[in-house]
Amino acid sequence: MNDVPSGQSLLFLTDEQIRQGIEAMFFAYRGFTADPDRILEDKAYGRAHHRAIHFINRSPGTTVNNLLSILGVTKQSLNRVLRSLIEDGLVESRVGKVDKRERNLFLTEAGASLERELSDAQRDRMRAAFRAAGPSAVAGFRQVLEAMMDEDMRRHYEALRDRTT
Amino acid sequence: MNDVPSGQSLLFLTDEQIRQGIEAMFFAYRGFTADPDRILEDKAYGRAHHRAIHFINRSPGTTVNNLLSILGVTKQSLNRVLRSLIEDGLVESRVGKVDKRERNLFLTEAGASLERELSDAQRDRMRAAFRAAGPSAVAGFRQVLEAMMDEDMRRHYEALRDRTT
DNA sequence: CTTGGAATGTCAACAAGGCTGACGTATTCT
DNA sequence: AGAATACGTCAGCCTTGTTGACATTCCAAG
Repeated sequence: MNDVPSGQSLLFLTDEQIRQGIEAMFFAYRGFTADPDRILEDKAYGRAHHRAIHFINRSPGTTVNNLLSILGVTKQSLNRVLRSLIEDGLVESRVGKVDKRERNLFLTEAGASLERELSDAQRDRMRAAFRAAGPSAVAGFRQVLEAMMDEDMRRHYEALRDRTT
Repeated sequence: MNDVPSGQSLLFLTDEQIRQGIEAMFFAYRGFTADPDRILEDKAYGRAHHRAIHFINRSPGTTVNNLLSILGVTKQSLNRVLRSLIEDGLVESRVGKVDKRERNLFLTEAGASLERELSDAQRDRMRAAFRAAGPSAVAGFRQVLEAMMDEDMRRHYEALRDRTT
């Protein structure tokens, strides 16, 4: 493939560099989830609930099927989570208008309130990291992450990103 | 520190930008673990085994306690994983030389072989992402991730990084 | 030399959150 | 009319995390 490691060049593709990237990813992800996890500890919810709440908030009215493909879990798994959120009055499930087989999911006021609490905590950390690293580092951060995604995930990511909500 | 949102400025600290960072992290982490997960599916192991194998390989002779604090799980949880790896002959546990209460952990040949298989897969993806994004993006990627870690995790990360192994 | 505490291992029980398989119901499409 | 789709649900399984209790081994301080 690439043969001549010319100039100052490909030092960043060393196995050692790559491994550091892998470990950075591992350790950082722990920090990434730590704050919401702490909040959810008390309440009877977990990370799976957080994810559902996040994406319902992001795409109000989304269908179960869409959520399934974003989260990449089985419907049984999602259903368990969704059921408890609906029972507890954090999520509302409305029968679809055009297609009555579908269910459109929305956060209630209580759901939106929890969502804010969770994402505030997570955003604070992300914001601090962004601020510490600076704009060009942030751009690089995003570039690498995007390149790391599976095709399907990148599609979902871009669809959410490019929205004119 | 820097206060005045001067010029082209703090656009990268918008809530919208932060949220995109959060989602990028979420989707990318899925890709990050996807390849090793696929490999482990067949064999009777999971992500927890991968993590143990990775860090034992990285620090041959490490103690159980050290591994515990890197992985951030309980000893019971780690022990279950370790036990199966030892039984299957992938990991060797030697009684400590200086302190015989400690156990020093090593990969056997079979363990090292699985480690290589797993990390090759994970590295391939990371390398592709790095290559696609370029050296300065990679630097930014690492900066942001480091800033996102908890203190303890950063210490572990740096200890592994700064080694003259 | 004794003893307290540290490091480790192990048993039991439990929960979250994945999974598969099977089935039912309503709705829509062909 | 019949096939396909969207969703929900029951049952059972696995991995990986948790707590609590307890035994063993060993170092080090008194």
